[in-house]
Order: sequence, then structure tokens, then C-alpha cells
Amino acid sequence: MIKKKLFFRDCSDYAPYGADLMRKDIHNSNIPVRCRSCEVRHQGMCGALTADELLALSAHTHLANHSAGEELAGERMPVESYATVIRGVVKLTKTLEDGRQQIVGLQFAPDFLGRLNAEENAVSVEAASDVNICRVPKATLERLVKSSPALAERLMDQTMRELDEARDWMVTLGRKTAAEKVASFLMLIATHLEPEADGERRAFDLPLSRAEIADFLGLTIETVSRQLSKLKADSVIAITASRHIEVPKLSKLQMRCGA
Amino acid sequence: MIKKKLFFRDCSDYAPYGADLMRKDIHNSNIPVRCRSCEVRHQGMCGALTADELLALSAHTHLANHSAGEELAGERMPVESYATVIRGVVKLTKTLEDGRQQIVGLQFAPDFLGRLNAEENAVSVEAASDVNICRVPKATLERLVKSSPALAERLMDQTMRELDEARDWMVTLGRKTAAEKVASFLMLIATHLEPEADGERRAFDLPLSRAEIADFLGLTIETVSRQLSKLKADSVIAITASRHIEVPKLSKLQMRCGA
DNA sequence: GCTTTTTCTTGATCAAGATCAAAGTCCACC
DNA sequence: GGTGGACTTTGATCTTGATCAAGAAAAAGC
Repeated sequence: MIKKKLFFRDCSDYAPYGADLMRKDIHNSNIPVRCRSCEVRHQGMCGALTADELLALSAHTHLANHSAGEELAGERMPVESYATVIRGVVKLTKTLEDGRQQIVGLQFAPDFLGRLNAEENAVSVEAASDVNICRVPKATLERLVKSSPALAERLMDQTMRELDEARDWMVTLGRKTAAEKVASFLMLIATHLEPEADGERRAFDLPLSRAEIADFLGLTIETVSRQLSKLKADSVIAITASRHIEVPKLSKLQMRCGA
Repeated sequence: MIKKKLFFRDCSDYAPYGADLMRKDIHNSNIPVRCRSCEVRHQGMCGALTADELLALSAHTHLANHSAGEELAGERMPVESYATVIRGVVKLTKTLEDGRQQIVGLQFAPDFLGRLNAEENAVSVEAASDVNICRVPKATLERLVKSSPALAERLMDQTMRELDEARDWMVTLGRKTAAEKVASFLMLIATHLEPEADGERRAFDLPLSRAEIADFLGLTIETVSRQLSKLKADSVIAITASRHIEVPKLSKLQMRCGA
């Protein structure tokens, strides 16, 4: 039974957030925060912290799919520290003893990774693409949550959103056909990777391989491939490279989703 | 497409909690609270409230499966009030436009029903068996959550537990065989209906019909029935009445669950 | 008690998707 | 530029679970 393993390497810049960040900027969580070291703008959780707290805890890490180095150990990582996804896609998986695997969630920026008060996380956390995360030590976050109702509320909101997404996906897993599952997956990626896009046209790179898509949809790679070919033959999508998908008319794809 | 509807009737006793409940009893959430009107002992959420708050908000309702009366309207109910399950099983369902249905969660006592801060609930809430619930008006609960960190924490814990359960079930839906799904369902019911039971033997009434089990497992009634017959033929379970299941050896059932 | 309706079980057949197999494509690396 | 390896596509066949159908059992109504 081959279980794929992914790895992470720390990037060289562990520099904290620049001191030029004004406390008022950070307190207002509607203002995006720019990290001086990686130049990625991000908002969300960090916006709920104070500048001092941010300075104390921020350490950026680049997770790279398939790169050599220390293992990003499934269950262990989120127990030792929490993190916010800044860029890229993280997959949450569960595996049966005999190796059958199911992806139970995908996290996009600016989602929060890790679970409060849990001794052991029930899911494996792996980078699906190259990923930047903003790490927060376990003890630090748990202290912050107690003193900051806004942060606690943000975590509650994300947890409820994840629950909604999990339940939506249960319908897909339990009651949709293979064709509908694949269309629903493309729809999910299209809306998450380009949430602000307008109009009917979309173009994006799939963050997952065929095998990962199969694990997400409860199908085999062959079935995923066949259904993608079928959508292509029907001109619902164009596949210019195996990972690059173009959707000329989103509503046409939507009609294939079965709901 | 036939969509089954369930109904509720209010029971006659809307009496609030007895004034003989001592404030100290209620503050200590480890002490079960006995409702004078329905004589059902229950703990959990109510234990986190003060006596005054309890008096102000408690109204018991008996939900009855299939009884005539006002409709327990899927999405509407949990929006107008929140509730704790005191007795019975409540199912959360989602339905595709063409009528395909998936049960996305089961709530047992003392689970909490309803969702904070949500304008509209994404799931339909229906009684699976006769159910007693303790209702809390929407505004009341939202006010209490703001002032009581303990209550907020309890809601967060339940939400995370529901998320774990949803993800566990995603593995079952996506990666298990029909036989494993049915065994897993029986395991779920056995552990939830008799959580404190000891030893290997279990006996219980199924709270769901074959059709509901099928909707929970992403299968058809026929397949559910066949797999139950097979478990019976293999002496893993005994079916004394169609709803009554006896499990002589839980570990033997566990081995059929595929994980 | 008897009928009617609903739920459950069992059998026969069918089809969606899995499995098995092979060839094609895309990269990374030398 | 060529080679090796992983990923993807496509085809042939098989299995699992769906569908169709009928009868049995249980529950509801009268």
C-alpha cells in the first residue's frame, strides 16, 4: 500500500512582521496586512491580533509539495502549532487502515489550520500545492483566544463554515453521480481560486492531481479522467494542459453539478 | 418526487423549570437538571445558564414523528429558536433539487440544535423518532453567548465535534463498501444510544427506517436490507423485530466496519 | 377483527463505476 | 537531446450496488 508523503522546507526568512505596521492598522481587521519578508498581502486572523502579539508569534514557512526535507507529519503538525494559510491549497485527509484515503477538506487562503483544545488532530494535513503559511505557537493562540472575543468568534465562524462545507460535500459523496461529482469539484475550485472574478468565464490551474481529485470525490483516477474528457468533449471545459482548465461558461458547468 | 414531511405537536405542559431548582445546582454543569414538567433529567447546555435565565426561556416541546399538526418546517425551525435535544434522535438532511436526499447528521441528547448568527440554516431539521427538546428563543441565546464564555465554549466544542463526525462520515460515504457502511451505521447507533454500556453485548431499537438509513449511507433501501440480512445470516447481529437489533459481540461488528 | 397502507425482504436483471491493462504525455535530470 | 519515472488517458472486462418487480410482514385505520 503506497501512501504518498509530502514534505516541507522552511524558507530562509523567519523575519517577523515589519515594525512599520501600525497598531491601528492591525486592529482594524478590514485592512489587509502586508508581510515585509514574503510580500504577500493577507488579512483575516492576524488582523484580530495586536501588533505586539503579531511580532511575537509570526514565523513564515513555505511548504513545498514533494521537496526534500523534514516531513510535514500528518497529524503532528497542527498539534504543535496553528497556522493561517496565506497562499496555496492545503488538503485534509483521513485514511483507513488498508490505505483507502478520503480528502475531507481543502483549505484556501486565508483559512485557519489546526484545532483548538484538541490533543490530537483527527485529520492529516498536507500541502496540495506550494503553500505559504503564517504559523502561531499552540500556547500563544490558546491564550489569545481567551482574551480576544473577536478572535474566538472568527474561529467559531470558520468552524461553522467548514461544517457547512463538509455537509455539502457529504451530499456530493453520497448522492451524486461520477459526472456530477467531477463538475461539482471544478465548480468548487473555480469559485475558491477566483472568488472575486466576474462574468461567466474562468481559467485556473487545478491544485490537485487526478489521484487527489479521486480521493476527494470517492472515485478512481480513471473515472475522474474519463469524466473530465467527457466534459471536454461536450465543450463545457477546455483542458489546455492536464492541470489547466478553462471554463467558457460557468452556468453550463453549474448545470452539470446536479444541484 | 415524494418528499416525506414530518410534523410536530406541542405538548400541553409549557411549564417552566421548577422554582425549587437551586442556582448552585444549575451553575455546576456536572449536576443533571431535572425538569419538573416532563421528568426527564438532562444536562449539558442548560447547565451553563443561570437559574433566572432558565426560568425565562425554558419551554419544552415534544416532537412526534408523523403526528398531525403544525409543520416542523425544515429550514425554518432552528432559525426562530434554538434547542437542546433531551430525548430522541433528530436528523439533519439536505436534498438536491430532483429529490435525492442525504442525511448529513444525527443529533442525540444532549446535542444542541440550531446555528448561531446564521440567517438561514443550510440543513433541514426533522425528528427521526419521538423527540423532546428544550427550546431557547434565538435572541435569548445570542445574548447569553456574548456574556457567557462557558456557553460559547460549549457551542464551539459541539461544533468541532460535529465537524469531526461529518468528516468521519465522509470517509464512510466516499470509501467504504455497502457492507462496511451498514456495519458502521449500526456501530454508530450502538455507541450513541448506549454510550455508558459496558461489555460486548448491545441491544437497541433503530431510530431510523430503512429508507432513512439508506439516505444516511448513500445507498438504496434494498441494499441496506440485503446487508442487514447478510449480517444476520453471519450471526454478527440478530434482528428480532425489523427495528430491534441485538449485537452479541461488538468487536465482531467492529471488524465489519472496514476501519 | 379485518382491511388498507406502508415498510421490509428477496429475487432477477442492468448499468455505473471499478479493475485490469496498455499506451501516451509531461517533466526532471543527466 | 535522451532517458527514466510519474502522471494521465483510453480501452476491455468485471463487480458492486441500482433498478425493476413481487411477495411478506408490520402498522395504521376503520
